[in-house]
Amino acid sequence: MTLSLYNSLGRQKQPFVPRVPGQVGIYVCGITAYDFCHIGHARVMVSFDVLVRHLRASGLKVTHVCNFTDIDDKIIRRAIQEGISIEALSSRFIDAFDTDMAALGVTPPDIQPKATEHLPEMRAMIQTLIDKGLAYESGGDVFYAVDRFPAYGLLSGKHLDELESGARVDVDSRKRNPLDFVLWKGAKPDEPQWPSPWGAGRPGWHIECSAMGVKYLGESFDLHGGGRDLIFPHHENEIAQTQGATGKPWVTCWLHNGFVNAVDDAGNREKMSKSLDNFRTIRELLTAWRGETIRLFLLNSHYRAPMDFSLELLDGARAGLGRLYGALRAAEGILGTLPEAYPVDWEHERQEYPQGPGVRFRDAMDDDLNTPQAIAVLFELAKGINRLVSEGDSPSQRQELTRHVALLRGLGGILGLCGEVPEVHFRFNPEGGWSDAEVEALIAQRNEARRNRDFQTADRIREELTQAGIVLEDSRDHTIWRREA
RNA sequence: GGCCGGGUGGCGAAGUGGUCCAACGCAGAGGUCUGCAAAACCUUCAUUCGUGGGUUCAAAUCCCACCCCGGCCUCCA
Repeated sequence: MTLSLYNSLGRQKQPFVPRVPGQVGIYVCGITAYDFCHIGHARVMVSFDVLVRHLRASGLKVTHVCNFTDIDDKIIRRAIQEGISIEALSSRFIDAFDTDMAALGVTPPDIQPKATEHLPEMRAMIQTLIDKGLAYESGGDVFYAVDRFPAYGLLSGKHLDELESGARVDVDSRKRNPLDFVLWKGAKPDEPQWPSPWGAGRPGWHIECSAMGVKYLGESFDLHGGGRDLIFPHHENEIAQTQGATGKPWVTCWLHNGFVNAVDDAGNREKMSKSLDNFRTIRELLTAWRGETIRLFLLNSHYRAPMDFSLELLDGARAGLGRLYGALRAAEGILGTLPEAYPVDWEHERQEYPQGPGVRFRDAMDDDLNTPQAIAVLFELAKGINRLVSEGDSPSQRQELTRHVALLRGLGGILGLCGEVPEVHFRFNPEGGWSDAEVEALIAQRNEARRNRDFQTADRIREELTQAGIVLEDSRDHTIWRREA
């Protein structure tokens, strides 16, 4: 089986064939840097991170580009509110983004271009569009003439005439067609501005992705992703701009992930978004849950399906992740150390274990990134590990165990899961409760009491620890523990 | 109004014509193990897949109609 992906352009799954054999270019629309990121942003970044990991694991050389919008109305407004420069504001949130993504285990994109660093490329593309008669100057702004681009509406399935009749678009007398969108905005006093042939101003939002996509990935490339809400008008406009300028088909396959809904106490749900003020920032959640837990939660739904968010659901993900790490920890107890996460040898897996976990995982991922099914394979491996652990430690069992663990870590790595030291997972300390040392001191006391067969004291200490969210597991010769709060 | 995604067990979530297909996880129940626990293992937990019709030897899976949730059509991941 080879990878097939659902292409928003055409609305169907289709086999993915790289334009250049062995190589893939992917552009993902990043964030506008004016606030902290929420789960919805996390979902985009984690989803496409997994796609990139899977492409690489499949042997492809991937160039992953993800931009930052660091100039726009919201940034300007927020910077004025806070009395700081737009650079100061955007760089603060770009740093925050990078920190949050690292916590979620997102591999940094190869290139993270910023809009303000690509003014020449944007101006050049706008000029080309003007020269070709696809854009026009009007009242200090430059607009794209949508009715000059026949394919306009193809991606989003919209028809120009219908759009116009139901238009909620601002009436702007400078536009020839209400749907024309701005490529260059004439300068307003006290706003950041750059010189241009059409007067000082700043770029419109859509042009940056066209210009930077072309610059880093070429006039035609394979994959372009983002949230569903970007299909119209953002991606529609990107296509109009880029193909209008180059005259070539731009992106082969458009990928869009579903929304994260916020659910309120009454059970009502709505799309999580900044304007609705119903979002949870990633960093807020990271105080109580490990990034990997959030990651498992996100990946346990298919990337295109809508999903609900609630804190209770994160607890479920934590328990599930605990099961995976529980198996790894048990294996560590037998093997001494955990085997390295080796890159999975698919050919070997398919030959030796045609129905095995490796093959089933790969097939699930190849089917439009069916991560829930892939995760199910991880859990099957965990069960296998637990069984082997309970069966003893003969050389052949150890060998089998080693293989299982290596596979769990290797496959997990494609999802960005199971790569941590088990103790780090189990000892994650959410709100600065008791320190590890305090916990271990109490455990030592308790074990002393147990040696004296003073079970009353031992149980009292355990009860204390339980109250503090610490769960103990006694084995033959030592006690291990974890935080469960 | 146009277009799009979704409605599967107590919860989350795969599956999109027939093969242990109703996976997997969480929660629950019983058992084994344990000083007691915990973890793990074993067993159990939807004759049923929004509703009503239809097609078929066979449907959660295809067709029609309808209901509900969410979204896009303006900035939005």
